[in-house]
Amino acid sequence: MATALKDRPKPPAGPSTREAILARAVDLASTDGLEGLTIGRLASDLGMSKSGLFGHFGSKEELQLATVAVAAERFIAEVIAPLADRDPGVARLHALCDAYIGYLEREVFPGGCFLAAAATEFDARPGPVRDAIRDLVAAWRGALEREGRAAGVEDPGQLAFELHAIAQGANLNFQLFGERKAFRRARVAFERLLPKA
Amino acid sequence: MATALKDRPKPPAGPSTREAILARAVDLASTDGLEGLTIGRLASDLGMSKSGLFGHFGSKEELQLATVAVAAERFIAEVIAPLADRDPGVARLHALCDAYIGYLEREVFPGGCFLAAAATEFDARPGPVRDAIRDLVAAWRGALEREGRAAGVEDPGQLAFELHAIAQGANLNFQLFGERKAFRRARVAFERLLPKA
DNA sequence: CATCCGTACGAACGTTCGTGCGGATGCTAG
DNA sequence: CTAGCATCCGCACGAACGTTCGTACGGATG
Repeated sequence: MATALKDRPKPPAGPSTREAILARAVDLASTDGLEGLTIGRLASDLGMSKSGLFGHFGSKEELQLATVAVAAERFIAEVIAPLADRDPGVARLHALCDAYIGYLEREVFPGGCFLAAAATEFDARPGPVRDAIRDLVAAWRGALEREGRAAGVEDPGQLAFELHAIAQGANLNFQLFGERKAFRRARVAFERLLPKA
Repeated sequence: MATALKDRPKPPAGPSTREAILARAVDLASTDGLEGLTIGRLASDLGMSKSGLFGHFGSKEELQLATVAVAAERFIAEVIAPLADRDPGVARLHALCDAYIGYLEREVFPGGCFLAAAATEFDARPGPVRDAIRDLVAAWRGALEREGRAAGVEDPGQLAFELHAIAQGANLNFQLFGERKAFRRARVAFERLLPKA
């Protein structure tokens, strides 16, 4: 059983190549879009062949879906996970919003919030990729809504809508104009939207 | 002078073909993006040859710039022009915001607000197209800010930021989820942001 | 030792991309 | 009637696209 414990560092598949591909794919897609993400470009960036890279996914759509999944993981790790052990309520709602803006300020992705870019890119293009993105946005909005409800907000759906919109506006304004003032504006708006501590 | 008045429907160039091309280009780009907009697809949609279409612009970038300009004209015609003769102030600010949401509700572009899609697509891609889009967004935000100042708002820049963000959030939510409720939410948010009549 | 599997390669596939060239058509001016 | 001009087409190009081959190496398994 010693062997049974040590002989599986990874489930069935390759260890680091696929992860390296997707790490680069996420960055590329955040600036050029998920459709602008190209297999040849990705391969030459990583110094490997198109076919070798392609074999990991089987189709471009699968590559896009995997890229979306990795971006979601990164978002969760950056925004949600650090607060997972706190109790729901007003305090964590504030912390969540602060982490949300902080994640944008920190420029986790070189092209700004990946989810925002991908959502806008695919919002009028039906298919599995759009569905995956829609589910992620819905999950995040649902989390904000739940947190608002736990904090005793009267209309959590409305609150989640506004918080999400403001953050997205800050992201766009920062990407387009390079003004960090946008983050300050978002925090000002949040302050008026959130219940007092 | 009768001739002087009648012999110029258009300055130097062709009359309606170019306009027809751009009308279709705007619709296509609003769903597939300005980069996803392709000359071959555009030509076959209009029943003309790639080269014949191409001759009107000389490069894809020029086509994109012309498309952005036409989209801007349409936005102005739909939102700004109808209120141009009213006096600045609280009443027109309310009307402007109402027209803004109405323009989104009316689905003027099949893929949602063209400016929002184009801005997100190009916000991390330097070049003339990005610059043109940036200028347009800045102009619209400036108009909102000026109107807020005329209405006596204390921080017009903050107001313009929030109005713009909320409308963009409504656009995204409608495109992604198909919920018309997003427009209602935007109006609710506007009501709290705008000064009382 | 033979066998198999996962991983990666180079080459080529058919298609589409953006871009040019040369010629046909049709209107308008002289 | 002819010359000129703008518009549009057919055709072709080189490059890049996503995708599919056949192959080869290395490590595990029998």
